Amino acid sequence: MPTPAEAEFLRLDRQICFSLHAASRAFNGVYRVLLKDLGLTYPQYLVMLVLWEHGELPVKTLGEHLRLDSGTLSPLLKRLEAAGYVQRERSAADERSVLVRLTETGTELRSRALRVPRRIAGATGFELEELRELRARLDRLTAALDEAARHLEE
Amino acid sequence: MPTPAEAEFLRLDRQICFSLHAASRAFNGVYRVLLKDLGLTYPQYLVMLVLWEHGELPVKTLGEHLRLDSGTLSPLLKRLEAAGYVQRERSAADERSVLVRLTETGTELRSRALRVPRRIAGATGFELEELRELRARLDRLTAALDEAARHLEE
DNA sequence: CGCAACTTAGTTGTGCACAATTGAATTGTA
DNA sequence: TACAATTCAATTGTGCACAACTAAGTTGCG
Repeated sequence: MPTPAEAEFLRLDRQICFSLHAASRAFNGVYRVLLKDLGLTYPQYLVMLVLWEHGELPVKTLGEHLRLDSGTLSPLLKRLEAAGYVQRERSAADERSVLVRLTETGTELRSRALRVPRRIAGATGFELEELRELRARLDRLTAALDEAARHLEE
Repeated sequence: MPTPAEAEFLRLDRQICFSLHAASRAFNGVYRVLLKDLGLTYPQYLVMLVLWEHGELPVKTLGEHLRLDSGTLSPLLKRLEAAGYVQRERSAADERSVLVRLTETGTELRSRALRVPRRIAGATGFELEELRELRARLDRLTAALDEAARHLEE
């Protein structure tokens, strides 16, 4: 009794999407260990990276960089504010917008974060070039999936 | 003033881990659309895949297949039970263990899930061979990261 | 100028991920 | 057999992701 093609897909498929899911959580696990000293979670670290690079930003722009919406960012930024790393202030120029900026403590945190990336890269056991290629492939995958999701919703 | 090497890493690193994070969420988005009809979330779908393949399993074993712990699975399985797709019953042979099995409704759901994988594979725009290769690479990445996390914690 | 449409952030609710703890039951060992 | 160690699930608490909705403010058009 041969396994039907669709059922075979069902198994293969689980392994593909599942691998991505697992890799994402595995990354998270390593970051959790490395960021504990800094008092940051991985998504909080991403926010800090963007702020270290770009300085003061409205929440909207921050979300565009990270592909996160305000429902995720609002409470996250409140926690970063409570930790003393950022300040939030409604823009004077456009009162719809809330500006996020680093505090002095938050700015200083950067120097302690500098050692994280190399340790992460080391943890993967991948060469830089291989990481670069993987990233390119994942970005292409993400773009295709986003496109597909848009079409499917209509 | 040249950018220090560590700072350069800081940017590159963000893009690598970030790509993975984004791809995982993008997959989630497509699954959300495709699974809405079945009344399943993506992690619930994973649980159903394992049950369709292996039949009745203790929660512990289910978690090993999916790399999820009981803190995640317990409430998830309660929701699947409330939806009428699974039953939970404490094992008679070993009363520490709770067995999860499909209900008739849950078993029948499989036929409606059969079309999902092909649509997902299509949404990626990747050839089957490319998906296979990506999966292998991600699995290797996950193994390395898990290994690193174990060492770092000590 | 005034109002409708839009933009933006916040809030609320659901669900997943995971750490830490609890409690119950089994197993191994003296 | 009795008890200590282990196993396992559940619970609790924190944080992220996202959808749906609210509220407030701005912009653009008539």
